[in-house]
Amino acid sequence: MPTAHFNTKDRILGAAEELFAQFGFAGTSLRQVTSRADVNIAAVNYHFGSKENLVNEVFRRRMDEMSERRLSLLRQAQEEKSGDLEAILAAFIQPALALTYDRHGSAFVRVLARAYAEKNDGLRKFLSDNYGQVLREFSKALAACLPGLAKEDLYLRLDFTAGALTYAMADFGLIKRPVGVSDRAHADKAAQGLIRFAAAGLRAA
Amino acid sequence: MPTAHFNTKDRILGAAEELFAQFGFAGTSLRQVTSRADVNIAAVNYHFGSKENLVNEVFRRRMDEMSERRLSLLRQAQEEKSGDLEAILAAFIQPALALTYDRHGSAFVRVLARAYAEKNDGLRKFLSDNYGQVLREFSKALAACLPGLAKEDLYLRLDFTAGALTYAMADFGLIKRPVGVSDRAHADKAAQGLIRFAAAGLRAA
DNA sequence: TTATGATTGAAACATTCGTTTGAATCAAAC
DNA sequence: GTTTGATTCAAACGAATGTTTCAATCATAA
Repeated sequence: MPTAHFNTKDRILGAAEELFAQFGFAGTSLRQVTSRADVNIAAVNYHFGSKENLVNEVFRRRMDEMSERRLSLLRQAQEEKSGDLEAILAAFIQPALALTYDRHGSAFVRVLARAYAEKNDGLRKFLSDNYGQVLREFSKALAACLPGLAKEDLYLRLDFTAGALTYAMADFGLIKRPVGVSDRAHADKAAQGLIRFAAAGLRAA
Repeated sequence: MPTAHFNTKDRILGAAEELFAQFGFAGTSLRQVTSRADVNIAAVNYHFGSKENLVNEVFRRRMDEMSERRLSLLRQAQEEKSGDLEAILAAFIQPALALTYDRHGSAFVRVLARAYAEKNDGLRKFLSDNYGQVLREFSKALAACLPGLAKEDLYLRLDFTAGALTYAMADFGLIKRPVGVSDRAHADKAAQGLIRFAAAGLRAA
């Protein structure tokens, strides 16, 4: 009985999150979701209206908090460590990293990675409309740190960074984590490594 | 009439490739495929046995050639420019880049990116079984170029590099390409940029 | 021309899909 | 205790899914 003792809406969101991470959006049926959530199938359309809207709400539940945390850390970094490239990267990466500390969050990170592969969906528009501003804020901050870098090169390298982050956070790599290392320790190490990797890449001549 | 004047098998593969890139594997129905290929629905199971096997064959058609080309360029780089990190990265990236030069190839690159998000499918096993050796060869070559880097750090950074490559090649980024720049010029510039970015990241202290 | 094996065709298979219906159940307000 | 609105339930909706069937058609060799 996963996600028990929550209300119906949250049980559906939790079950959908895990299944979307594993099977994708099209690959997950509402019957799978409601079965795992131990809820009647009609509850999905009662609480969310449609499957597409359920997908959106799965994102909203975590993205709102993550986006606020990112912007908060960014402002903090700009005040305390103005011009510190690593601090800006950490502000972007840490909130995503924190998600991987618990089971549901790590499922969501994989869901997020899947969203990037969904090219033509309303999902892209939903994410861009609601959370594009966060990316723009970080672009601006990073540009200020890298005055010698042409704007189009910066954008290109931000795409590389986003790809590395997405890929690493979602644990897509073929290389298995060493046994005996806890999830959290592995995630911390990965985040540290990513900051160093991306900072060096962004600074490259 | 896309992919005309080819035989039934290739028409199906071409149509499936484009649709998989756009809608994903689960999101594409065999009726969409056969309709675009202008072929009877029964032809899929006649020529490929099942939808899952069709997915595998879509990969095999391009991966075989790309893998051979990668290994060939790698050997060439090791002979002519021993120890040249950028040359090894180029050997890995160029064959993927070349695919993006034509419409079908660029669809396939997006299909490839989608495959990484498919965690639990037989597809992952198929790719790992058939093309994992290529990744191992490149890991070895890169390790020789970076003697100071701990093995687990190398693997982590290879994951970052793979993520950046996948993401950039599939054009997932939110940043739009400047107008007036041809696809090919954009892809070349992206590949050059990626080699510099990844090389700097791999060399980071 | 006839025979043979490979391929294609229209149609149907059982199953599953997202969604809807309308009655049953619940908690809270009166 | 009754009423009211929100929620849950079993059941069904039509449409779409992957797959199969078997006759029609094709190219080729005898």
